[in-house]
Amino acid sequence: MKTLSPSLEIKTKYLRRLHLFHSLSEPELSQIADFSYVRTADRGEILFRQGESARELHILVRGTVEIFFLLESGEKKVIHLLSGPSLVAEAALFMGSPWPADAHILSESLLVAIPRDKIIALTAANPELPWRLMGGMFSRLNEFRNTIENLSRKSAVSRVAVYLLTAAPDCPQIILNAPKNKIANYLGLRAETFSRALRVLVNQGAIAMEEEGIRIMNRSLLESILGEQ
Amino acid sequence: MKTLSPSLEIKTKYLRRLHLFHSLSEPELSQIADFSYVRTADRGEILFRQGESARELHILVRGTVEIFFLLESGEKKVIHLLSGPSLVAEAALFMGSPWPADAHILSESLLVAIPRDKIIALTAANPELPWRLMGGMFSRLNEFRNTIENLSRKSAVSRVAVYLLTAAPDCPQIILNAPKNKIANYLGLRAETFSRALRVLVNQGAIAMEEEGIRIMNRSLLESILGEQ
DNA sequence: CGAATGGTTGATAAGACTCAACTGGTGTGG
DNA sequence: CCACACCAGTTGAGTCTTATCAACCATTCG
Repeated sequence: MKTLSPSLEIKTKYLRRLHLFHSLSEPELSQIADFSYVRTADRGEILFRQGESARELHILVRGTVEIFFLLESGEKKVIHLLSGPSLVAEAALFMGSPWPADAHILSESLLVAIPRDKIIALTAANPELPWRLMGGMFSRLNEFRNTIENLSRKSAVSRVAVYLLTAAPDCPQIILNAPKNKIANYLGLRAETFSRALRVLVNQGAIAMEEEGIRIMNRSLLESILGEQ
Repeated sequence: MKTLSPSLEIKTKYLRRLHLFHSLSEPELSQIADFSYVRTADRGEILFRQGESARELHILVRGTVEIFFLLESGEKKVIHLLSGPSLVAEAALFMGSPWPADAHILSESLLVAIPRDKIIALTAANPELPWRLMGGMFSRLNEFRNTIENLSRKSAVSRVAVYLLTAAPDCPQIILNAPKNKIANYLGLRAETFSRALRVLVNQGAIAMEEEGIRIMNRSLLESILGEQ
């Protein structure tokens, strides 16, 4: 982790990218920016650990972060794969509970950190802010809902189909935001099974593998696979 | 669904059971109670359907409700088994989004419904209220987190062990709050597999089946099973 | 009584996991 | 510069858990 010291304008620009701060006035935003610090982190670095007390809100401006916890068996279970711009585990932070999981950097990232009390202070003057926070939590809730739906879906192929469709809601080109083994874990699959599932989809003509990523060749075919199982 | 007309005191008493309303003053609470109505519902009745717009907050005072959605395959997936007193799908209600899943009554229940706008109006005067709501959402988030952890756990036996341990954090006696096939579904298992997993635990001496429910005979043994897989 | 529901048990089959081998790319240190 | 280890990804073969299908029992309810 390397701390940078960008200008206030730069910091404000970073913050403005987040939906959460849209309701803040310009002075409020730069006030927050003033309290915040900017860091870069490389692959493999640890953002936080489960159980540590959450003192600052981490904002992922650019890069990728994985959120995971350790199962009793000792295995890792990835529950989020975040790409910037995104808040990181904001629910736990705002509720004042310790981090519920571990966060590791997956690829070179730019992060902004804001002390918890500074943010909390803001909510007093901004009644909409808690509602925005709830909105964020609600999307997490929906993500989890989808994850559960996905884990309940028996077939590996259809899990992958769901993932691909949601990863690229409109454009046919998918650049995976994490290594395949992480995505496999997120989907509750082994890397081998994930690889084989992709192959099945290629053979069926639903997708094509390209150097840069994956291309959806036949969206409706992919959608029909969901219904199968 | 049969609508009752209890006294204002009775209604207020029901509401007071919920954590959410703890910060409200007596007049506020009875004001809310005045707007609310009380109903009873029998097994099999529908509380709401996925996609319907959420106009009132349902409070389950007594009884059992299942929350589920339909997978693409047409199968049901149970995501919550609620016992009163409990809020039902409050996150969706407060966010103003349509019901994200279906809710059916599992056993004879007593319900209170409060129009959405009346609750929202309250939050203006009670700045803590949104935070309490967030608290509720946060617990759901944690429930989902646990569900995902559970679904990721491979062994059926350990899934059941987790369920039993969390269902009875202290006392050894467990009265299942839903039919076994619903619990099996909630755990991502077939009813047959659930039954067999219980049998394994009985044979190992971890639990015992009784007429009224299940008794934990050897808690530490049960806990050790979690670690196995 | 007959039907429906919830639960248990047995036999079989399918799907994913496991283990192992192999590839290509990347980074490191002698 | 090369040998080496390491990591991500792929493929193959065998195993194992769970789903599936079927039969059966108990209870409840009309």
